[in-house]
Formats: sequence, structure tokens, C-alpha cells
Amino acid sequence: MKRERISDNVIRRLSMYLRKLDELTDRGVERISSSELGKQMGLTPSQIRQDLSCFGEFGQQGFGYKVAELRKQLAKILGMEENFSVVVVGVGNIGHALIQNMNFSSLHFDLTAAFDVSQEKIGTSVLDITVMDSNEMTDWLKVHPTDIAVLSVPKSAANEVANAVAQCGVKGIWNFTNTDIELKTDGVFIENIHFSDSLLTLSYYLTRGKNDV
Amino acid sequence: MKRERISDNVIRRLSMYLRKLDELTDRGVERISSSELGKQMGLTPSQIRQDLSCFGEFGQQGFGYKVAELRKQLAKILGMEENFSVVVVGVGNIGHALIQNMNFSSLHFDLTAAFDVSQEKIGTSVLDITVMDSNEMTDWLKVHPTDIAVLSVPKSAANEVANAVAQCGVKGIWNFTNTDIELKTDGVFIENIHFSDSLLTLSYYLTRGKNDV
DNA sequence: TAGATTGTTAATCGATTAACAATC
DNA sequence: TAGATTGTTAATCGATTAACAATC
Repeated sequence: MKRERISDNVIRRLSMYLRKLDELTDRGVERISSSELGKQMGLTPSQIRQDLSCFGEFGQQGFGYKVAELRKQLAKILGMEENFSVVVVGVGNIGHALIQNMNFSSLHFDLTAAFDVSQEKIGTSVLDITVMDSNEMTDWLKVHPTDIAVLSVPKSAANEVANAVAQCGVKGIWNFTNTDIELKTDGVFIENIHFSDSLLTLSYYLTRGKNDV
Repeated sequence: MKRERISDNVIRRLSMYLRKLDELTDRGVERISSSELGKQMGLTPSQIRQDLSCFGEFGQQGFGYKVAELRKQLAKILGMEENFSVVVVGVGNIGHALIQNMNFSSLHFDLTAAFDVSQEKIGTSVLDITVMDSNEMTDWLKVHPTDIAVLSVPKSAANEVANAVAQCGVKGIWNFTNTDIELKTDGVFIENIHFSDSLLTLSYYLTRGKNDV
């Protein structure tokens, strides 16, 4: 097992492996070789073995990987045994959709609260989460230590809210505001879902496909 | 101007540049050097100049880049002058949120229709889009050539719907189904928004941050 | 045992960074 | 003109692929 810095590329493939292993489990596949896995995922066997070797030795020579075992290891590596607590800040369309659809608990995250500024939304419930007043957020976070904040507020509020939750000890921000956040606090990870970046990337490939191919 | 194959990394930075240039425009900045842009974006000046040089010469020696001019060029490169037509398939929480929030027209995309299987949703409107019956989708697409399909159906329907729209000439799929799509048709681009991959990536960094740093 | 497939080391390939002549 | 900054070529760095001894 190597012990160098692990690149972001490797890390972002881990959850792809996890998804594939879940699919294999559903299909009743109990073991798989790196070459078969590579074929199914469009990766080289070498890359898969390299990626996994960053974290340990999960296979057996001459045999391959046990699907259930590897799945379990990956889940652990990805932090799914940490039971991170999550709050949603901003219950607009996106925040609402995430609460209803994201199924945090199936990934072993613990969705504990949601906040919004709108008087109409405060007090309403989405699934079993009752929306609280954003004014109460920092007080609440101080009493309820929270790992992750889902940021689904308007762009204009992004930086202010992000810094507020970071001040309250939140360690990860899942950012849906379509803007880049500048934090004053160190040691907070930001994971961006920039919808417009993604759509424009698709748009680029469509354009090139049209003109170049 | 080089003319090699342009890497996906470069392409995904283009929309980040665009966003930054919009921000600079808002702040009234009219010109910027690669070194200042790099400082603001956390990139090296070299990388920015390399990236842009894939597409042309947009700067002036000794002067830098005109924000408005570069913004315009990037928008064109990204296909924003193509006025791609878009349909949303699956008006659940996510589909609904995208129709209401995404503001396709501000990016010069033309949202033309939405489809769902649910009798309760068919006939209802979101903004100015009236939800149609999914059964009518292929007929409709044949009459209304469409560039992009937003896929926000349940995982179980992902492959079937994706292949159906591809058959009808759709050239890009924006995939929110949290599963990887296997298309039988060639020449269709798929851009994935895998929420769970993103959340688990954040989770990984939180876990490592806790244990390693 | 022989065959298969791992984990890891070495080789290759590509992406980022640095350097610099060109020039506004 | 002198100073600044580009576009591009060269150097470096890192990621992917290939090869192979170890071993189940």
C-alpha cells in the first residue's frame, strides 16, 4: 500500500466504483476481476488496481475482488461510517428537492434540520424536517454540532451564509449556489455543484460535435 | 493557435472563466491580465494563457484581456450562440426545480417542453411550460427537433428514456438520474450530475480531514 | 500443480508550469 | 521608447498504462 498524496481524480472515482459495486450486488455478482470491472466502467484494469492500492489490498491474487467486501471497504473509505450530520440552508426549489429526493439516510448521512428566511416556509415540513427560521441558524448550530451544510440559498447570500456556518463549526459545504465561495475560515471543504458549468460543458461538446466531427 | 485535441480539463475550465468574467463585468472591471485572473481564480497565469490559446488569440501583448471581448469569445466557444433547444423529461422534484430555477434563457438555451408520466402532473404548468404526457414524447420530438434532453426521471427509467430521446435525434443528455447511462446510439454526449458521487467526495475529504491532518 | 489475477515497479503519456521572444 | 504582458516553446511534474514477480 502506497502512502503518497492521493489525487482528486482517484477520489472522485471511488464513488463511481461504489455505485458500480452496488449495481453488481443487485445483479447477484459476487466476485469480479479488475479487468472485468474495467470493461464495464470504461477504465483500464491497471487504473483500477492502482486506485484501490492507494487504500489497501482488497483483492486476492488469481481470484479478483469479492464484491461485498470491496463495497464495504469503499464505503468506509468514503466516510459512510461516520454518520455525518447535515443541514439544508435555503429551502427553495433545489433545497426542497434535495430534502425530498436525496435520501441522505441511505448513504448514512443524518439530515437534521433545514433553514429558510421566508416566513411562508418557516414552520412547514418537508418529509420529517420542519423548516426553521434562518435567524435561529447560528444559535441552533452551536447547540447541535453539524458536519455538512447544504447551501441552496440565492447567489447573493452565498458568501454570508457560508461564512456563518463555517464559524459555527461546519466542516463541509455542499454548494449549489452557482457561485464560488470565499471562506475566511480554514479547514472547511467546499464541494461545488455548478449546474451552469455542467450545462455549458455539454453545450461545448454539442457545438464541437456539430462543427468539427 | 494550437490545433491539438483539447482536453476535458481545459473545457471544464472555460465555464469557470465565463463565470469569473461575468463577475468582473458586474464589478465594472474592463480589462484583466492573466496573472490577475489567475490570482483571483487560484490558477497559474500560464495555465490560463495555455487554455485560451487552444481557441485563438484573445489578448493584447503588454495590455492583457478586454473583459467584454473575452467574455463574448468564451460564450461563443461554449456554444451559447447556438440557441440549443431543451426539453425536460421527468417533472419530479428535480425536474421541477430545474425548470423554475435554471434560467435556461439567460444562457441562451430554449426550454421548449416538459414531459412526465404522472396523470396528476400532465397538463399542469411550471412557469410557462405545460407538462405533457410522456407517451407523446417521441411523437413530439420527431416534429420538434431538440438538441438537449434533461433527464430527471427515476433511475429505473433512465436507460429506456435516454435511448428513446437519442432515437429521436437528441444530441445531448443532461443526466440527473444518478446512474450511468448506456446508449445504443453513437454521437450523443452525456453530461452527468451525480449528486451522490459529489456528496461522497465531500464526505471523503471530511473523513480524511478528521483522521489525517 | 497450472492458471489467473493481484499489487507494485517501471515506462509512457499528457497536463501544468516556467521561460522567453514577440509586440502592443 | 520602456514596461508590461501576451502566445508559444521547452521543461517539469503527475497521472495513466504496461509489465511482471508474487501468490492465491
